[in-house]
Amino acid sequence: MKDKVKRQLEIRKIIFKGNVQSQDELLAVLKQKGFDLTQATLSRDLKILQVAKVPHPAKGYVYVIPENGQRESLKEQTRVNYLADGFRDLQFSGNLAVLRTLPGYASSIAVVIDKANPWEILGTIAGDDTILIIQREGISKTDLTSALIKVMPNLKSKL
Amino acid sequence: MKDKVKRQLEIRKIIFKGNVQSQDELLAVLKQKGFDLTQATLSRDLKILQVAKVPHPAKGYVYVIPENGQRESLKEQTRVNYLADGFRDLQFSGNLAVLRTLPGYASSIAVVIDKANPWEILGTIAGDDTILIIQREGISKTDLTSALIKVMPNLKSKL
DNA sequence: AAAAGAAATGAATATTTATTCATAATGAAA
DNA sequence: TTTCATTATGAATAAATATTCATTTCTTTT
Repeated sequence: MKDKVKRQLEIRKIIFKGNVQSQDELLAVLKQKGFDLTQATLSRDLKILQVAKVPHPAKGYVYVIPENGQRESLKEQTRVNYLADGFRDLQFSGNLAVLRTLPGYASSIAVVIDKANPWEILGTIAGDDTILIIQREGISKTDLTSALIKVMPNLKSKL
Repeated sequence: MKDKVKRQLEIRKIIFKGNVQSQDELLAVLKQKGFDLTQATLSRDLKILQVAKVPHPAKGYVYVIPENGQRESLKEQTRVNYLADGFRDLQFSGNLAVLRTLPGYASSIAVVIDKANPWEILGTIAGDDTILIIQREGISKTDLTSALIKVMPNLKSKL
């Protein structure tokens, strides 16, 4: 248990230096340092540490520890996409759009929209399963729709 | 030649939505959209686009387009360094660390730490002039210290 | 301390991804 | 247009990585 953490710390350190191209290579380095493990375990460690293998123009491939920013935006993206599951339908009336959701979803989705703050949308008001979207003047249904998709890509398949 | 670019653009779009777990999956989507290619070509495209496969806590693995900007982080850095002025001292007890600050500074500093979300730190609890830091198991004092310095470089001179 | 449960791991293997090697398509130069 | 070079691609394969299944090693509970 303790060993595992120590090993993973070492893995991070090694990768941080940015010169690892494959698990086998990393494995060799670790063995040198006295850690005894197999590729299977290493693969699992890398998964836990969220280490990514990314193509590098010069070096072929490089392992990297994801930046916090990336990790955050990944998490956020997942969350947003997950939220889109709550979507029911979208209807229009004048410069208003009404987005209906599964019960309870409305306010979370509205928050996402508000945060993204698309130019096409002046504001939203959310109840439990309904969001009222006030569109900017002159915006077409299509404009609004694509604005929403931009915020929640998953919506695309549902519109 | 033209086709290749169009295809790669489409690949980016698809990946951006964040729901691709393997090349085969991506391949299927592309075929649906009328692109006709093999996994070999796709692999090469992904290399060119520098698309990375990163472990994702919930989904297993996800493909991502690397982040563009470091930009932003400069302004933030200044603010963070200014905050570091509020630092008083740092002490340890087991897997806990106690960071003391000038009155009023604790929560802002804690926010910075939480946002950076260093791997070494499981979480923080902040009062007015004290932050309790819960370390990950197996982390040494030195490890934690350097993690903090990474978050707030200015601390270095005070530790 | 024994038993039960959970976590960690390796060996073998399945799966996935990168590359090699041959061929075809594209384009430039004569 | 023909020739030569470059680029793109697929089929097959090599290489790399993830997972399954069995076993062992800790933890916790009784």
